[in-house]
Amino acid sequence: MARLKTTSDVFSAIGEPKRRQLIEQLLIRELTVNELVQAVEWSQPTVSKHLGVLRKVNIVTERKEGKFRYYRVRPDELRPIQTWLHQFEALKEISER
Amino acid sequence: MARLKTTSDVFSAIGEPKRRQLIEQLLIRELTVNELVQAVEWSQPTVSKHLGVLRKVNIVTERKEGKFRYYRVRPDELRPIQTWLHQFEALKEISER
DNA sequence: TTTACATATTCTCATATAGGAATATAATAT
DNA sequence: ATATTATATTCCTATATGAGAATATGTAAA
Repeated sequence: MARLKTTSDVFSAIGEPKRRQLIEQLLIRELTVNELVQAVEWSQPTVSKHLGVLRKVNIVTERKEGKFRYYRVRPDELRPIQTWLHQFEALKEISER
Repeated sequence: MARLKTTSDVFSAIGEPKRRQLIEQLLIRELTVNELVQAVEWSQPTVSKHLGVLRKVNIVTERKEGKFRYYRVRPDELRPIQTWLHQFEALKEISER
């Protein structure tokens, strides 16, 4: 067998640093693809492809306006990660066993 | 270019579901490799290799005792993820723009 | 010492990217 | 209608796995 798809879930989607960077760019407000390209300085296809992955796992959504596409973060979609991490909170107390 | 190493940081390390599963198994108490193998029902090398990745990013530590190696989770090492996610908390309020 | 057990490592292979280049698609402007 | 702009998609390639099989290493037991 081989690797699993990075598009399969939110965890693997944010495993890629570039995708985290895109998400960070979208923290303040929605941005078009070109605005993202200018911000991060990667090629347009690279940005579009990473956005595609984020779209598939619903971390970002797209809003079409004329020839532009505005991307926006959906912070709630990151909740599964929060939830998963929460399991470890109780553990930290006894972490020094 | 190609992919980046899953061993490079905590984010990508937990992007792999099997590694999350191993971490979950170690939530309650430290376990030996064989105990983990029995719990998850994968091959021993598969378990050892995933543990190796988790070890490299310090999510787990190893304690040798005779011929056994006890693995334990270090929940604090997951903090970078918590910190990163925390950026989004403030956003959720205005999420319904 | 020989055997058995616990674990890690090496080798090989199939597969999933990530990125670049080129192209397709869609909408707008001229 | 044509050119231009914005974005997505396709094709290609190099690379990094993840898993299995076999083997190495280390330790304890007989």
